[in-house]
Amino acid sequence: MQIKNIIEEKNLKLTAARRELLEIFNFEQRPLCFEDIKDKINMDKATFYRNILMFEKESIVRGFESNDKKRYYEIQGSAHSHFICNLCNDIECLDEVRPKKLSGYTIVDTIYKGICKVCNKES
Amino acid sequence: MQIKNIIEEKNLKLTAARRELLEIFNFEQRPLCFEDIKDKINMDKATFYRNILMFEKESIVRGFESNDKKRYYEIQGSAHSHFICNLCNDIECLDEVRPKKLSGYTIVDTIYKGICKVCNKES
DNA sequence: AGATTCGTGCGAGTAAGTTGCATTTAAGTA
DNA sequence: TACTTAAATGCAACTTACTCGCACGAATCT
Ligand SMILES: [Mn+2]
Ligand SMILES: [Mn+2]
Ligand SMILES: [Zn+2]
Ligand SMILES: [Zn+2]
Repeated sequence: MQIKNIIEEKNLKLTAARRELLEIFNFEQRPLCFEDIKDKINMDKATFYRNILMFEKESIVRGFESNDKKRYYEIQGSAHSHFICNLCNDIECLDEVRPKKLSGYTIVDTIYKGICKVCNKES
Repeated sequence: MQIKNIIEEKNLKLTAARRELLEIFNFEQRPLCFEDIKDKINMDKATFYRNILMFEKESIVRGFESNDKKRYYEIQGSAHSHFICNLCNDIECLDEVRPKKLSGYTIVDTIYKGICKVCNKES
């Protein structure tokens, strides 16, 4: 979907900062934190976090905390779970669609933590 | 298991601080962060975090990051997964034993995020 | 007792994220 | 196209969950 459409669909102003952010998240299609992209973007960190907050509220991106105390954000696409390595802190998107059900709960995200393929081989 | 045994099994010194921590974690049997217990314990936060680090290294407790940017620690018992509510930040232990397998990966922990029973009723 | 080792308290430092405020800008209206 | 205004931005100060260096203290060994 076009970035312009994403923004207009939610009745948000299309600013340079928002376009920049959505272009990166749309291209990368993986979870990124502020540190990952701060050198590629042309805005203050306050602007980054305020826009991300808005994107999360509007369900344009989704975020989660990783082991490194940073929050990672990813554009909303098809539902999938994530694997976070306890050793190298790498985050992987798993293609698995989670049919997991828990009565009374709404499961939005599933995160597996453990040791990734690379780190498993090295040990 | 007795606290004294847990410590001696790992060849650690049983200090007052360590006994205090393990007594609380053993009694509570749920994930706790520093803030949760700081008023119940008699040690500096540096001592708390240094001992927790040791406990994690020795697989006496296990920790994970929650939505509130705090790390929660829980004594190692039977394997189970956790649910973290995106609205009230409550953490629940799920009795489910994870049968989940992923080739090449070692899954140590599973965290579900979403909306808990209480918050689901309120909305 | 003296020496070595490990644990602890204290205070300062770190870093991700947040907030208040003055200024700028997108976008609707004339 | 100029005018208007609410919303977005940059900057700097702030918050907070840890982390680290260091001096002191307690246990253990000889
Ligand atoms: Mn993903
Ligand atoms: Mn638990
Ligand atoms: Zn890894
Ligand atoms: Zn809840």
